[in-house]
Amino acid sequence: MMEPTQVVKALAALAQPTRLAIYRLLVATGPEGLAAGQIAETLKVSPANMSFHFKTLSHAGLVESRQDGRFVYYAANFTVMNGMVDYLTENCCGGNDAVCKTPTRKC
Amino acid sequence: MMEPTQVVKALAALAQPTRLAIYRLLVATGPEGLAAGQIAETLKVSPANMSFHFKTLSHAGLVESRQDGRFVYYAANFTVMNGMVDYLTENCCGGNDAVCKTPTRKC
DNA sequence: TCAATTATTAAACGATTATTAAAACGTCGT
DNA sequence: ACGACGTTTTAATAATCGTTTAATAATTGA
Repeated sequence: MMEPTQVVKALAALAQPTRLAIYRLLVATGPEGLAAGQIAETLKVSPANMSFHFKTLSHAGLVESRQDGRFVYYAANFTVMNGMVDYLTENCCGGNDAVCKTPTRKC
Repeated sequence: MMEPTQVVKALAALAQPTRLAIYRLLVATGPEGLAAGQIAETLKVSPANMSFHFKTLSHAGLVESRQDGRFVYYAANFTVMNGMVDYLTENCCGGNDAVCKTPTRKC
């Protein structure tokens, strides 16, 4: 189970329109990731602002980066995403599934 | 699918240690909820501070309240919780489940 | 109605955050 | 080594957030 402080950090990182958009784009993209500039162009964000938000997402463990030539590729960390969700729903309704009657989730 | 602004609001509401603890307590409790004072005592939070955080959680749609005599009972809204999770994981890995290889979730 | 209990509101302070513009850093092709 | 490109850092500003204290509302029982 994740540490509460890490969960708070991850939630705070996603609680911002630009970062949420970045993250969703990376989640939909998958492990191969996208170059910083591609994301900046897609979301119409300045490079400086982009770096600022990447740093927050990285520090929260939600994304990881790898350098490829002049490009820096960012990709979502799915382990942390799922850890965050599990933390939120832990012991939901005291463990009585029937109460929540919500569908199961893929990914 | 939830609106981005509502998702941001919900994430921001949970991105705070006290509110995250409140919310988890309510998620584990289930629909019957808990009285404000009970939660304040359990989490060692002042009543004023408690009200402040309840307001944030309510405004984000994450909890709902009902008055019973002098007590106000708060309960988690599971629909919003699941909507938030679905928003984050939408079209994960371009819809290719195998890539994320994460377990499905109950609740 | 009075006093006690439960919860909310309002004002004030310090701390954190998002954005912009400018400068700096690394990498590549020539 | 040089210039161009992609990205990051720094500094400065305005805006937002969490906590405390004190005052206010609403409900109950004597």
